[in-house]
Amino acid sequence: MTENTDLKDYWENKTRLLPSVSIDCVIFGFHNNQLKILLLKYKNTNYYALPGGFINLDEDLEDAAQRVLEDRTGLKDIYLEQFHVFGCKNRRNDETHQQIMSASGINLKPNHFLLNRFISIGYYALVDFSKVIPTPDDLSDSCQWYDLDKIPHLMFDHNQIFEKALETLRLMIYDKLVGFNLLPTTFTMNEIQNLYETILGEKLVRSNFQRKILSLGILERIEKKMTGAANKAPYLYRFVRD
Amino acid sequence: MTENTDLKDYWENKTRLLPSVSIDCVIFGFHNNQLKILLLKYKNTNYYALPGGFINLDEDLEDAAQRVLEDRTGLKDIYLEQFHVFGCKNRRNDETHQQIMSASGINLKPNHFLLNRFISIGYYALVDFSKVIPTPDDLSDSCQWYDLDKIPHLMFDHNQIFEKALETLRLMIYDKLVGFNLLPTTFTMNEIQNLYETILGEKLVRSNFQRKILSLGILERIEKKMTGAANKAPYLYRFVRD
DNA sequence: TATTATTGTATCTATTTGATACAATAATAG
DNA sequence: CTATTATTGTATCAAATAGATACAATAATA
Repeated sequence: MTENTDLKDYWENKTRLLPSVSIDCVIFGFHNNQLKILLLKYKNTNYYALPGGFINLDEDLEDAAQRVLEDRTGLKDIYLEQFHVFGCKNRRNDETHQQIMSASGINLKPNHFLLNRFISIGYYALVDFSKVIPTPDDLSDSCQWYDLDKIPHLMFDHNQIFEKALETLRLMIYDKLVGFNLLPTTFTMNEIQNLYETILGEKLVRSNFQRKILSLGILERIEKKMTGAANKAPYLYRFVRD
Repeated sequence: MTENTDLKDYWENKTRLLPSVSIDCVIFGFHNNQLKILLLKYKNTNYYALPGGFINLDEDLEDAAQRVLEDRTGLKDIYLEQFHVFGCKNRRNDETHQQIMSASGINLKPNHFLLNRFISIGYYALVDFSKVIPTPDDLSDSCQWYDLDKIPHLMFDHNQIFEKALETLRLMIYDKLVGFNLLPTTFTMNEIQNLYETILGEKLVRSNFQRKILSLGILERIEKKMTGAANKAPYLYRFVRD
């Protein structure tokens, strides 16, 4: 396997990276009435992980997070929020890293920076599923969407990171209206409700939910969405914010 | 000025510390109906700062935060919460560090780890003011309480860190009932209200506030607090949580 | 025209919140 | 002993919000 120049330079020229700190991203998308997250699978291994990366020495933390997200999704200006720092001293182990690197034909010297201790800054991102172009990194053979109820065992503390992100998203869902970042430009009331039910993990009463959302004054009614179904057509709405 | 052995070892033996990461703590206390925070003043300088510190290589992040807090307050098992990571690349500058260290008789070599870039993990802590023993660190000549409306200009981004902590505390005040960590074991209804008003920065309607707090079912009425004043004595309450 | 299923809105009850007032002290002056 | 003052605990009414349920209005087809 040919190791490309950028990767070799990246892994070995550690002076370009901020030591000890990594970023792990929980990227949420919404499709077919299911909340999903993007996961990587490392080449020639059964290791799954959240997308993530490091911070360049000359880069703001937030810019680094945006860059990491753009690399995996192809999108710019993604809605993202920090939600927690994960800093247990034993949250990673060398053996797993060696396996992952070996599976990609890379042998880590015992004092390689990647084997040092890292704390991870957790970000959750909300993207329009239809615009994402999932893009594996150089160590992974896939970058794919997973329904929340079909998430494989993730390496290290990534399952905990994911759960903390979901918990935070649930708390924010009404206060910050972040869920709208997961919808396309226009959507129906049924789609909004399905989104909220998926995030919150509970059934909502249709008429009360609709009254509540409409009372916020954040939706503009556009036109009816005629689908050919033998029943009343729903309105399409657009998110507007003053 | 004599430099004690621990400090010399600490600053020069950087392999014991996790590089690039620091902790900054906003320590809230409540006294005389005023919310206050603990601030350090560096020796022989006019530099004020939030208490903080580093993480030992063999220490969990949370343990490091507790240790830092204990060193400044003398208290264990302090209520603390992460609230944000501050990671702008230019959030600190070498000149200020040189001045602070010089003022303490320490000359930093140009490649000293302290001059490297750091991201800071912000914690807010809520302490019982009456139990705190403010303790300066080795570089500071004072560690004192400051009313929120009398905070001096802090170095680097510490004013922003403080403001973000207060914002987060305000958001959490009803959902997590964290304010009670700031009160002594027993308190009056007037004291609770003053605490909430100080945190929220707004006047509350006495009877409605009392009804709301009592309806939570988290307070146990103890006995009356007779103060000798020519009016009705208030009850003392204790915080109980199931 | 009747049917079916979906969507938008209405209605009633219950709960919570905001505004305001009243009742009950506690110590002291007269 | 009564009146006064100031504070605290609770009551009350109106308004707003939330929960439960139902009704009206479609849209396409048999």
